[in-house]
Amino acid sequence: MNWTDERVERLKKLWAEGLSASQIAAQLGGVSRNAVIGKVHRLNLPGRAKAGGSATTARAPKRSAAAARPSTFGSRGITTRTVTRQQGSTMLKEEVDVDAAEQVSYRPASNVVVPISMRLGLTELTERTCKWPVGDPLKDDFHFCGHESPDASPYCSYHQKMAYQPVHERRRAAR
DNA sequence: CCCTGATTCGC
DNA sequence: GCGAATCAGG
Repeated sequence: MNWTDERVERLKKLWAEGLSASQIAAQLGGVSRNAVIGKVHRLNLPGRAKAGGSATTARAPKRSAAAARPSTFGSRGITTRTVTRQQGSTMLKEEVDVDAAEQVSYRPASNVVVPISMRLGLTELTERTCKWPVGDPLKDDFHFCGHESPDASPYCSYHQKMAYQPVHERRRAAR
């Protein structure tokens, strides 16, 4: 992977926005954080204030809320989730808090008609049924949406609009 | 151990 | 010029 003009421009932009080198590397893909840092220096871009940039100080937002997927399991509400992402050759795990505002944003608006689920059990799912979980997995009524999902989508057209991008698509996009 | 940027130096 | 290895730090 070479530093095309386009990639250099993205690097400059992201660096100026304050993203960390590893985050920029993840976005550009095909380069390590070392490569990013090395390039930053060669470009004579301004370094981070206060050398050493503590994780606390320099850490940019972990990921956009829109790209993150809260767990919808349980009426009790799970407020953290673990997401993994690849950084260079290492897989990173992150524990991400799901704040109240974000959880609310995943609830359908009151004027939206929520399709009544087909209440399928795990063993009743097929490649063409929506795999959106409904209810508390620890309770007997836990089930899946079960409506037909178009193409290879894991979710029906309604749940596809539930505002998040499935993990495998994020991975593909990051590549 | 997680992470950060900075530097070195063989390629 | 590039970036892995390393360093120094939170």
